Amino acid sequence: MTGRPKRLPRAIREQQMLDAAIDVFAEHGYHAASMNAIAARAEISKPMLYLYYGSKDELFASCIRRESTRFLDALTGAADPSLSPREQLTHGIRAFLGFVHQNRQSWHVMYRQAMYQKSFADLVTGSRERAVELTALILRSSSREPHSNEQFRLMATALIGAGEAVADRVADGSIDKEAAVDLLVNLGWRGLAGKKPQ
Amino acid sequence: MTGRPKRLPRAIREQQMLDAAIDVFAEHGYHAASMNAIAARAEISKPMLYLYYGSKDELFASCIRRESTRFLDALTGAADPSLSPREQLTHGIRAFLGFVHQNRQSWHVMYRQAMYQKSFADLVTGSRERAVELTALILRSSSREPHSNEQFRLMATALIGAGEAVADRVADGSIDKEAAVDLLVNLGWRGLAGKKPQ
Amino acid sequence: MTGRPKRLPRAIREQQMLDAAIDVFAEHGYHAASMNAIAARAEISKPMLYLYYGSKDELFASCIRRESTRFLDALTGAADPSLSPREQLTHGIRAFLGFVHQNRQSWHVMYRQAMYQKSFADLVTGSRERAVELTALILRSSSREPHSNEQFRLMATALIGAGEAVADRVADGSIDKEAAVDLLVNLGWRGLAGKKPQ
Amino acid sequence: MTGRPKRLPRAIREQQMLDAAIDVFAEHGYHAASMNAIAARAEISKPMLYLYYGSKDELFASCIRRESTRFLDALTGAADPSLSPREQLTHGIRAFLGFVHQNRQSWHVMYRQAMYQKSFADLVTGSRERAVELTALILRSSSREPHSNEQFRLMATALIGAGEAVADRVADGSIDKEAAVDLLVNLGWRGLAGKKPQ
DNA sequence: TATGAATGAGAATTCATTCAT
DNA sequence: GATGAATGAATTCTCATTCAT
Repeated sequence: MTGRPKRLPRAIREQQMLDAAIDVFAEHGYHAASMNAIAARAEISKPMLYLYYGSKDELFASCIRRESTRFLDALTGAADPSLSPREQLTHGIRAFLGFVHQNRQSWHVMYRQAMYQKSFADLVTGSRERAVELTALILRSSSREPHSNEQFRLMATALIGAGEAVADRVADGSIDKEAAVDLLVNLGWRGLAGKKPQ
Repeated sequence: MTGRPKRLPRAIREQQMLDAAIDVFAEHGYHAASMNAIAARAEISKPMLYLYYGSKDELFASCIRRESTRFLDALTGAADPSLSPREQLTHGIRAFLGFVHQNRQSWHVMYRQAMYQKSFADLVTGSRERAVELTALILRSSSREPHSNEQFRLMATALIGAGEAVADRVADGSIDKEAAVDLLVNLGWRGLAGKKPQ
Repeated sequence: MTGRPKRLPRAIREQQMLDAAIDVFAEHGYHAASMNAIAARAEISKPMLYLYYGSKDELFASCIRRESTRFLDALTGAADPSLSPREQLTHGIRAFLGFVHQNRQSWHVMYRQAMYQKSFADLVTGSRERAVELTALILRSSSREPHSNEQFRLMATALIGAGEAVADRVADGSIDKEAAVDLLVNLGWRGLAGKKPQ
Repeated sequence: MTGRPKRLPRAIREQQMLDAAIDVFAEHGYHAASMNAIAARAEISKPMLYLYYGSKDELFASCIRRESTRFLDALTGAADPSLSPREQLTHGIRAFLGFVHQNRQSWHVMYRQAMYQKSFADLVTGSRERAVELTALILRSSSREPHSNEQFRLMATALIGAGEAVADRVADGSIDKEAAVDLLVNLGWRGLAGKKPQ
């Protein structure tokens, strides 16, 4: 049907498999996604999956790793130290939502699936932690008022949470990306910058 | 082990089962939680689970329903129309985080598990939708500046997202409840009330 | 719902249960019929079924016994030694098909279900054996030609088989009862009476 | 027990499985036959059954299909247009009873089990319907007397029923095959050909 | 390199059957 | 006499995983 088995170089096979895996994981969720289905979608045999990734867990972890990297690359590419802080924020948020918009499945697999799947939470938490740190940093550097580090981290956590919720809506197409960028920038800038303790 | 099977009236057994189910679902997630494990935790036999709930799906749905009700009751109990809007907000948020703090598992099962489990999302989405609506309403009623309804809903979505993220941290004990209340009140009050478009 | 449990005398309860059981067995077949369903249809509790009949097997056997008796009574009632052999045959066949026609479920449970259900075949085989014997007897008494007993029994077997097949059609309503009586009488009378060996 | 799992090509395994399945279905009946038992008899693991046949239903249907084909082949092989009608009838009946005699289990599974098992009746009814049609045709073509088509079909139904009943006895060894052939030929030829309406 | 063939282990679900009241 | 409550034991079916080629 599909023709002779093609001898593909390792790197390409790997991508092909991860593509298929992400597809299927995003569609059915980690548990309901069967190795059978993934192999079929990748148009290879199951033993190949095991040869390359060893186990379902490892395969899922690899998906997360690849997508996290792609994600971070997208964000990093948007950073430009020569801009004003506010513009940096804007660019960062636009890059974030842009990625989510164009990679709905990544977002689903990487974040939402992984985050609430005990054994994989750590893999995501890392990236997220960094995002929170970074946000806290920006907040502090542009805040007119003095807060403890702990307070800035808390604000950052809330902001990131807002961002994730909005990203969900961008991913499912129920809200417009640019409107979302706008909102989040304002939320980050005006809302938090001025917070002062009671 | 536990002694002979005790004849309990239906109502009590039902609660016992739901307690056990929530425990196990929270611990392992919907898929990885086996009916076996739940029956064992409830110290009853599997057929009882099926006699009372019919299927794993129905059991999970019943968990969500019971906890959602408890949750809404907690929020409703905190409402007091005689207070100032800001105090109402404060009370509401404190009730919300208070519930999450004292019912970590509920939060996990109700929200995080259910929300990203295709077949159950609807059950949660309802409550959440209402929360967003309500928040949007409050925002509009106390906003000094004019925005479209759509914009208020968007802000509300972000705010609720922030609240959920913070709730996660409250649930896992990594941040202090009162500090979180403070932050969210400010975020809701100061941050969004003053938002204006570019 | 159904009102208080009525204390019914044993005999009536038994009929009520058998009626329900035959209904359910006829509808779903022996295996697929659950004691639950039977109890529900009889509007009594499962323990009652067990109190009266001890086991599903016994219950099924009881169904067969009751219906076999009713069946034989119907046939016996049709016998009239003062008639000519041919008229006796006609009456017997008419009684048989009449019973099947008015008791489709009995026919199904008694014959078709039981006959091919290993453990119950014996219960049916008895009645059938007698029918074959009787038929063989009639054949011999009215045959113009000499055959061995074995041959008469064989003919009777075939005849009874034809009768059963026709009865199936009468039961499912796909053929008319009187036409079927006609056919079988002729088959018995003309067809077999004249058979002679090569 | 049997030694290591042998890698057999698909086609062979398929036959092996069907053989085992027919055995077990014939022995216990459709419902009481467990996939476990079938797998054990075939000396393979349960998942193989499901890999090849998908479900118990499908497996049973496959049994019926294979045996029906073998059965029809046997009958078809016996047809010879150059013979006289009566000889054709004789050959056909002999082929039929020959098959039943040598394939008791087939007969059991194909006909008696399937026919009274709601979901599978259709699979058998087809073949049977054709047999009835064919018989009706032969009856008409050789009848000296005029009847309606409906009457011929009715006669054919009875005849086929007789044949099936006799086949049951041939299958269980309680009567002799050649005697049975004789009887049925006569029944078909003499008995029915001459029937006339009242 | 690549895979068709195979399975151990465990999932959800259902049933006939029995106590304790 | 009658039943609500309870279960042990199967049953069908699926899945991640591994050989043998």
